[in-house]
Amino acid sequence: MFPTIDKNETFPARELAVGEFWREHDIYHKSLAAREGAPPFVFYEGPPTANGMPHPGHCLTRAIKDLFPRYKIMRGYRCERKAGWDTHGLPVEVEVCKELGIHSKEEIEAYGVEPFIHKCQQSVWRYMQEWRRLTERIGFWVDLDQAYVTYHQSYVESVWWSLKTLFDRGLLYRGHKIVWWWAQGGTALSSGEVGQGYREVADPSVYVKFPLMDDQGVDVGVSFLVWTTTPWTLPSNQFIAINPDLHYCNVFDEETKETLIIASDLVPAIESKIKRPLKIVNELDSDRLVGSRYRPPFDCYYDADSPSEWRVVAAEFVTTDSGSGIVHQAPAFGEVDYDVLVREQTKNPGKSTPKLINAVAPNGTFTEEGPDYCRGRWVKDCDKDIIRDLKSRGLLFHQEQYLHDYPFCWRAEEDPLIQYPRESWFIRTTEYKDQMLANNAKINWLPDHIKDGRFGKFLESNVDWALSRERYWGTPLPIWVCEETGKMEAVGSYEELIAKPQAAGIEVWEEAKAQSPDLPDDLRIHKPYIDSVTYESPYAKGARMRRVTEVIDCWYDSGAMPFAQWGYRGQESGAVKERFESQFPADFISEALDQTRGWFYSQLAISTLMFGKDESIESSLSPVPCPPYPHPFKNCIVLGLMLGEDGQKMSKSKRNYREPNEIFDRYGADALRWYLFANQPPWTSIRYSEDAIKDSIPEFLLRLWNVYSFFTIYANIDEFDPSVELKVDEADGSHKKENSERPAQMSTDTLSQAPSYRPIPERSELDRWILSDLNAACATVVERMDAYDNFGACQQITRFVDSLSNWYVRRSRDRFWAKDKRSTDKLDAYWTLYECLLTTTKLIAPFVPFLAERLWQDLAVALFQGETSGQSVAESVHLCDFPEGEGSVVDQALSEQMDLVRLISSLGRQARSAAELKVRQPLSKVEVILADTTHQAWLEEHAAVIAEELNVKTVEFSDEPEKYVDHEVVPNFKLLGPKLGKLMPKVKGILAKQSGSELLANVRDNGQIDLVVDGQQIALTAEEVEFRIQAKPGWTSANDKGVVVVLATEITPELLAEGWIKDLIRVVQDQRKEIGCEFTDRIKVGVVTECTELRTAIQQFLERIKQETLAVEIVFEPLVGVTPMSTKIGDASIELYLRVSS
RNA sequence: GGGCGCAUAGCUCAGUUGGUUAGAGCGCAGCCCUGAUAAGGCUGAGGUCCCAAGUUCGAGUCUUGGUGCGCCCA
Repeated sequence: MFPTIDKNETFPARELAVGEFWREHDIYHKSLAAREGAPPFVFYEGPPTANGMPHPGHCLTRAIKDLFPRYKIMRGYRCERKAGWDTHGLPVEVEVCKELGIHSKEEIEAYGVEPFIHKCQQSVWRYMQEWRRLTERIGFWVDLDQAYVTYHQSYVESVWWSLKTLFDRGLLYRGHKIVWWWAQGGTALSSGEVGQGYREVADPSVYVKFPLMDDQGVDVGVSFLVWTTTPWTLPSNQFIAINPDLHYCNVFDEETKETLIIASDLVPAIESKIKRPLKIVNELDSDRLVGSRYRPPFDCYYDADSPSEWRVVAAEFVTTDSGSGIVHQAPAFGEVDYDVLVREQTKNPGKSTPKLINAVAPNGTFTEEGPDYCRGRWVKDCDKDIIRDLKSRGLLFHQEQYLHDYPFCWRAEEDPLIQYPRESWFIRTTEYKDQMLANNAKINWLPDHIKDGRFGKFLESNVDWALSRERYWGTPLPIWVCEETGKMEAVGSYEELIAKPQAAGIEVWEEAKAQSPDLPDDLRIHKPYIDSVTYESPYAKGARMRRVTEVIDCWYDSGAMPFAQWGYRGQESGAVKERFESQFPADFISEALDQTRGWFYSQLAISTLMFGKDESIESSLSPVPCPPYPHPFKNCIVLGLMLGEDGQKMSKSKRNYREPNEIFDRYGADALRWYLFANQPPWTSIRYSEDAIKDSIPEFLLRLWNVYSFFTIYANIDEFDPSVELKVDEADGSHKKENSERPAQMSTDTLSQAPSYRPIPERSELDRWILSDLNAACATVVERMDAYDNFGACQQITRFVDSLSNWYVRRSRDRFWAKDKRSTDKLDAYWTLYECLLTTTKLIAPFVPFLAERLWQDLAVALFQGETSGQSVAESVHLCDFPEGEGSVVDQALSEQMDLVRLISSLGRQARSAAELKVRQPLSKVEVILADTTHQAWLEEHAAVIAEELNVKTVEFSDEPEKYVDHEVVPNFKLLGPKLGKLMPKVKGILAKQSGSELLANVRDNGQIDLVVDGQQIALTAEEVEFRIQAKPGWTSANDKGVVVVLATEITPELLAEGWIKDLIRVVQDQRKEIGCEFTDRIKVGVVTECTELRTAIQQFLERIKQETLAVEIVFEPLVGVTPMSTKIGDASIELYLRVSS
């Protein structure tokens, strides 16, 4: 017996039970064990941060990460899934600061770095339970208990090892770089962080006069007109830049009687700004301007003897898009400005080399070196005073407001960022740009435009990775500096550190641990403890080596996970090395689009630098044999972003989405998964749509469930039990066993051992058809999934389940209702449907794992439990092999034929609907006209099916189609286009004008159509034209895809009577249900009516009514003690009495 | 300002190398079926495939230029 179905049980409730089953029986690990020794399929989990609540967008990531590993493991690969957590970084610090109600670095220091770090470590796990719950509830099989954690000592040390390797290869360097600086927070922001904070603001835009001087330093009465939007950087001016490719000229301002130098192209723009004309005096030689001296507006740093500063430099980046074509350069506050300084420094080595000028302190206020009225004030607040000052000294030419996008701190939204020079650590990624590009070219990106588009473009504009962060909670940068000489060393592990000569300071950690024994040991390698560890300098006697203060960008942490997840530190041998090498590179990763510059880049960069092919690296420094490209991942699905229900970014405060937990409780994880997998390719950005999730249930889950439910109801009634069917007949002695040692997966080779299981070719067409469709669907699903196309795979599955439900089961119903429980046809039907359900169960297992498991348990496991048949069945569907589709079962012709039957039925119904002839009313005949008669003979043999579907007595395939249809001849554009070219429209016109029937006859007789177009002889073969048919008006008909169905609409008295009987049967069936009959109950029926014709008809069809309604007796009088129901059959009123027969 | 992507029915989305009737689901309307019943089926209405120009015998699809939106970068 199959388990009976509890109709009140919900999908979510079933899922919870399945989840429990998986946990209890440890199915995930069993699925790995079953693939011991199998080829690996390597998956990397991009570590989420458990520092915030998961939302529906995370569900997509976690679902897709589950889908492919589940699929691959069923396909015979071994796919380990190690979970991971991203735990470091500014977001964690910000979270803790919020909690503590503090903001700046000063406040953190005042609070104490040590307790602050403890808080960070605790805060990391704040939403851990939610994340675990989401992960398990959505059915993401991943090893949470063996998760890698980026703050763990082994992880940090692995990162250290890689940094040491890069340092020793000269790829990790300290530089001076202009960074986006959050002055209030005292830290630089990564480009990603900066990008989040752009806002449109109005800033002052000023045009300032910089007087030109001769070589002796004497003003010549002409000024450069210089444009800037950051007046506060003017005191730190060091150069002005022009573009020698542009033209410059002297212009005379009549009003002020001044001569100014401006780019010629910009004169009109400036004239319109100041609303008065300027007189062009003469063109200037741009090249001769370069190197000329000027007087800067502030003399804070001015040194008339400097050979290179306060001179005009040439720069390509100067454009005529805005301003004056002459750009103020303050190298301290702009990246391109800084590059100019570096260039000038290179040109002027030695004593006279220009030094970086900077009148601003790290906290964003002017230093003592700035103008007196600015000192100690926030720079942006000084803009007005600086402008006033310039005006009073007659240096201001023009001033206005300028609207542009400017970055603010992404967490402290009121704080504008400034560009500011900081000492910072960099990874020399630019040196590996070409290798990264070569590597990228070999990665299979989905969608593929990421490769040369977003990601490729990003790589091409690669700049060195700014690695260091002047923060607290992160992987400490493992560089120790000699306090005496400034020489540096990288340290590769904690062990290595404390083994250094005269290492000291470890006791700081030990004391803290003694005081609070609960402190996780991993903290010993973090700030502030690690900062206190010093050792003897090998470079200067008596000097100590001290660690630099910075931590590193947490993107480096996550990008290092391919090796750091195993704690790999270049081990020459052993388990760790084996783990790493066997799990590198990844076959598959997937994250959302926002990771392009995040995890996708950090992984690729680190991997290419560490393990890429590079002849210049000594082999001892290249820790693993260079893997073949691509690495560290071969296939990457870049997921679209999920927006909220209103199309806006998902936001808690807007409440434009539902908590994942609520989705699971209402609709279930499978409904959500199916919605995510089956509705669009995964890289489409979608709106969260509750209705679409809900729709997965009737559209797919419930439809399949109903088929399953139908099957078990009748299998139980008929006592069709595969475990009994498969029971080996002892007397027979033919004790068959599966060859494999694995438990049975209930595929064809197992099922076919049952004596009642007939070979497929011997079964009815319907059975062969659905099994053909099933196997074709399997093959396509495999093909699509191997190409990482879950959407295409799901479409196949949907199509198949529709065929199964809306054609196979519907068409087979009376086979299941047949009396003889053991008839060959009935057993065939059961075996066919059973096999379809089992295979579908496996087919859907990666997509909707909960439903699949439940079906498997009920359809397979439950039957064989406690059986002594010698059969053992796979404990879980997820331990089965994925069905690949058996080619020999696929019958292409049969599929086409059945499609035609379905099309004809559909057209017939359409015609009926147009003529308002309900299906219950029998009609005498339909005529079918086919444009393509390939399958006509077959269809004629199967006319009964069509007759039944359309409730007609006969189906005829008209031999005089001209009666019903017009032929239209259309050129086959695809074939004729290249051949005819410009003649095409004319040929089309000629064909349309001629009689279709004649042309058809032409083709039949001569095999071709001869035309004369523009005096040219043209012969069209049968293939080069397409005959379309169109129903002639005047008939009740419908046509589509070369098929016309014509309905005979005359209703004879016989047909009418039969229609009544159909109506009556339906009413009786309704009433059966009304009084709560079991499916097998026999009934007694009483019909009371005035209408003699109806009574006659009932007499006439008595046996049929009895059979279909399981009635033992039908009488024309009331049944005693039964409440009748009143209804109408045709025009006749009847009283219907019905009761269960004793 | 630059890069990338998107724009198709009321809504959510498909649409293969360009080929002549542009599809699905939901929603809406009408009908049917119900011995699968939190069901199921059929039919209909609903489209300037964002706009413009171009390439082509032929453009939802290719090119260019706009417009709008999103993401990334400045």
